[in-house]
Amino acid sequence: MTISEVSKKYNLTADTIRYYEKEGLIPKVPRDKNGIRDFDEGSCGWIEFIKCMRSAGLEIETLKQYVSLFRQGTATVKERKILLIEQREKLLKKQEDIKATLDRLNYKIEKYEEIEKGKLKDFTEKP
Amino acid sequence: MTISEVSKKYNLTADTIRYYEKEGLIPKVPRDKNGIRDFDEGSCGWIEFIKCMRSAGLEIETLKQYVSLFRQGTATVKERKILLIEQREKLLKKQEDIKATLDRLNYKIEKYEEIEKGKLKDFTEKP
DNA sequence: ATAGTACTTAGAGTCAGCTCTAAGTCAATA
DNA sequence: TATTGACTTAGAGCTGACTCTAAGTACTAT
Repeated sequence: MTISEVSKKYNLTADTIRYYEKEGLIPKVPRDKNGIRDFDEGSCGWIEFIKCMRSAGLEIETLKQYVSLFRQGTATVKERKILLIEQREKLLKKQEDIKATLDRLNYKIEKYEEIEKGKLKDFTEKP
Repeated sequence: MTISEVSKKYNLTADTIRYYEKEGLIPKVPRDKNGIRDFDEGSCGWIEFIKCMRSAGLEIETLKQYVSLFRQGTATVKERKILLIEQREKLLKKQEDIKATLDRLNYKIEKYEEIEKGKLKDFTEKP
């Protein structure tokens, strides 16, 4: 698979994929005799994984570290687990922030609806 | 309330608060005779609101727009509602991304636990 | 064989969102 | 009165995560 095919498949720019490889977020991608990347299943799996993690906001630096541990083999299982647990904590925190904000947005949207329907003519405006 | 008090209260740096005011994320803060900011309840309310929205990832530009509409009065209620609904959509999408990533992290953490306990000695490693 | 297209690299540029610096004002304390 | 410390400003600098540029190579189609 060429980079442009992978780019379409995962909806990432070729630049981003090259950047991820350069930074070590994904292991080195195999090349053909001309030095052109030829993505196999393994490479695609990594890209899919990184895309998922990035979509939730995990940092490049963290993912780089994870890949690095991964490549050092089973001896790093414990460390990897710790890293993933840390990231889970962060995501749980983020989830709560989003939940709180969604509650607030819902409340405000409802209020605005009431104003539009004329139910709340003298709404005291607050942020 | 001085900027440093507000800074402590909301755990934001004074620089960030000044930046928010300069950018128009919060309405102009009242000043004393020496030009020093004296935050009232209104200002604090805005800061709290912006902090909540930012914690969920709403963009500066979007919040700036919201504040601008807000300051134009009740004529902009409809537009404000549309803006907030858009942001709610974005947050719901983000929530899903995080949920998917959390599922994946939980699965991997569990696998790593099994390896540690010796249940899974020949774990085929994949990202 | 010439043009077009897809790839390659190193490195520069961009953007959001702060964060810091420098130079200055003012009020309170030693 | 001198200094300390909290504030002020404009604007420069930083970080993370891309995104783009320039210059070059290789295969394909006319």
